[in-house]
Amino acid sequence: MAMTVSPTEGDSIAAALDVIGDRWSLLVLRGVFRGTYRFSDLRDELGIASNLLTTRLCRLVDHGVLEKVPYQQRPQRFEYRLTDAGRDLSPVLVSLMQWGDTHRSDGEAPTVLVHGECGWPIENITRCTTCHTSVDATDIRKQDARKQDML
Amino acid sequence: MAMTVSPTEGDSIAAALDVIGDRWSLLVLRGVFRGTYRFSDLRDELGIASNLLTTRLCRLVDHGVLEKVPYQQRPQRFEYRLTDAGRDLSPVLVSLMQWGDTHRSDGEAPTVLVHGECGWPIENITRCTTCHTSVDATDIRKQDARKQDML
DNA sequence: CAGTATCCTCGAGGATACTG
DNA sequence: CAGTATCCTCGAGGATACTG
Repeated sequence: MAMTVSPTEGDSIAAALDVIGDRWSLLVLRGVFRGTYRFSDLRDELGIASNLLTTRLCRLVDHGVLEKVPYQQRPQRFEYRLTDAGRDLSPVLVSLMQWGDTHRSDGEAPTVLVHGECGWPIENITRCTTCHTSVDATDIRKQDARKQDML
Repeated sequence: MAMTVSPTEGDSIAAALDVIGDRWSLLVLRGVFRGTYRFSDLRDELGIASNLLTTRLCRLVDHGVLEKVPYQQRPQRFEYRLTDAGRDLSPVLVSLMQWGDTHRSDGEAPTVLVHGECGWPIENITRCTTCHTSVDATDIRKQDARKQDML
């Protein structure tokens, strides 16, 4: 029985990349995470062409990671805010940043992110929900899969 | 005093995207994480054109996330294995997968990754190194930065 | 200010044939 | 098997001028 199969069928990573896997989307999102919500501010901060910024923002809104929130009437103006789904991308940004800091920093001081509430550094870890130990990449398996089937 | 500034200067996320921010590199890496180490296996599994796979593998080796390991002489053949830097990309893949599972799954059962040692599910979290509580994206700050400066 | 409208370029991606 | 060599296409990205 034939099924309609999308290119990203059963592939969460490819599906995620379909949303934020281009050259700009993740950088636009990082801008919003940093607190830049408006078109011209994002454009100036990122140095992205305005037509490209338009298409990225539309796509991100369409995919439900950003939403337009009016901040002024007459003329009506919107800013772009993270949705819950957008906020859930935070681990992706944090892990990418930590990797870049560790392996691409060229001796520069790494970015230190801190927990706003208590001011101490944060870290992104993959851990076991039960034994709570940090899990190494080589010790991750798919449930009910053979040894080498992971991710 | 003028300095030579690369486009990704002081920007770990852009620097990381420079290595794995194209359409294929991360999927190639996922293949290797899954245990597919050889050229033709990766090509068949991913459906990538062979010339593209060649350039991706070379780039990933050049950037130090994969390394060639001989597995046969006469003719000499190599497989591609993760370096430590490559293995450190695991949180990026895990967080992307979890996001895709949560927000792009279309009702499909999410991929469950388990800790090989004990068999229980794993999770990727961002937490405070001190109070060890899970930190929400909206409560992340850059050290010594104003409220809205994060990531 | 927040876009839209045009036009252009270049290179990533892809198909395919070939090779030690 | 693990690539290399060619050739091609298309669209992402970019520059720029314009607009309500």
